[in-house]
Amino acid sequence: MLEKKRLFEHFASAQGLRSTRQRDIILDVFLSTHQHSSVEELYLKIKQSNPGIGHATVYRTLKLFAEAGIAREIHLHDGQTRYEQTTAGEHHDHLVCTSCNSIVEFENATIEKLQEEIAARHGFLIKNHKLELYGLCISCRK
Amino acid sequence: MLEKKRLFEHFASAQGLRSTRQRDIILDVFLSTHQHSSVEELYLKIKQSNPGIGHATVYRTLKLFAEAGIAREIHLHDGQTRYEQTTAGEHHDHLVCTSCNSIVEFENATIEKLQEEIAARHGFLIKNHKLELYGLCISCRK
DNA sequence: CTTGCTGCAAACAGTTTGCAGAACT
DNA sequence: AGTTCTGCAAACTGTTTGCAGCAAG
Repeated sequence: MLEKKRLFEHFASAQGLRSTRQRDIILDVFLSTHQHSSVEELYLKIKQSNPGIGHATVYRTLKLFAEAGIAREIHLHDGQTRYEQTTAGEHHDHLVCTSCNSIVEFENATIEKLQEEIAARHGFLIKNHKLELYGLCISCRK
Repeated sequence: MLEKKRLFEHFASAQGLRSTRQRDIILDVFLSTHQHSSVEELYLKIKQSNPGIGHATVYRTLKLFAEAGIAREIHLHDGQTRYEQTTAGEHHDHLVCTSCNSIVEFENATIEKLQEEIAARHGFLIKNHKLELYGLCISCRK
């Protein structure tokens, strides 16, 4: 958490970016928020402490966070961009409930390894991946 | 291919849908087109044989195909909806080249099984899944 | 004081919708 | 004839961009 702030500060100064009130606030809210927030959710939360803020600033700043490596964009099937905190460099994937929209994360090393094998078989170099399982979570199955 | 047409006809009559020139054309083009076409690509192709066609009709009709079970929507990271033909009921996943946008399909039964295991562990019922590996294809790696 | 950042509004891209007229059945 | 479908244009959603003024260095 604190280390994320330092990471961003480092990135910012390396890029000659300025430190502004808005960026601080957006960073605080982003770090304190549950995972997978949509831009709109973050925007509304940020607005509470900083009423005059514009959508554009939030969009621009989240994009910066992604460049700085402290946030990762995720795209689910609902046409909204979400951001999650990067957790120390490894992938995790998502179980997405299509009924209540809850999201559970998981990791599976075997799947990762299989992906690499498949890629290798095709001469493909993986930069990134996305695995999402859509369905009903335990409480929505009834 | 022919059986897809029958499938759609069956669906259409069951739903009380009408058979129209546009739907026939869109179906023909869709079935004859390489996989993973974006709506715009399909629209442009359809326009050749049917100049006056509107975007809306293409969008509406592709959605119908998806409901009828002969097409499947896919969403890559570029903000466009694509459609692919459903191939006899099973999943396949995608290797997406971020440089030339080529798409290679693959299937892996072991990954599928692992997904089920993970879901079971969370009491989750999978309806659908999405696995995409982004990176550089063999020719773009140089 | 210089340059980057913000907020606003307008622009955009992809998709959806309302509606009058056309076309199936 | 009755109703669904089409094409058009306008509406919509999520996101980006241009720009004048503000603020950090």
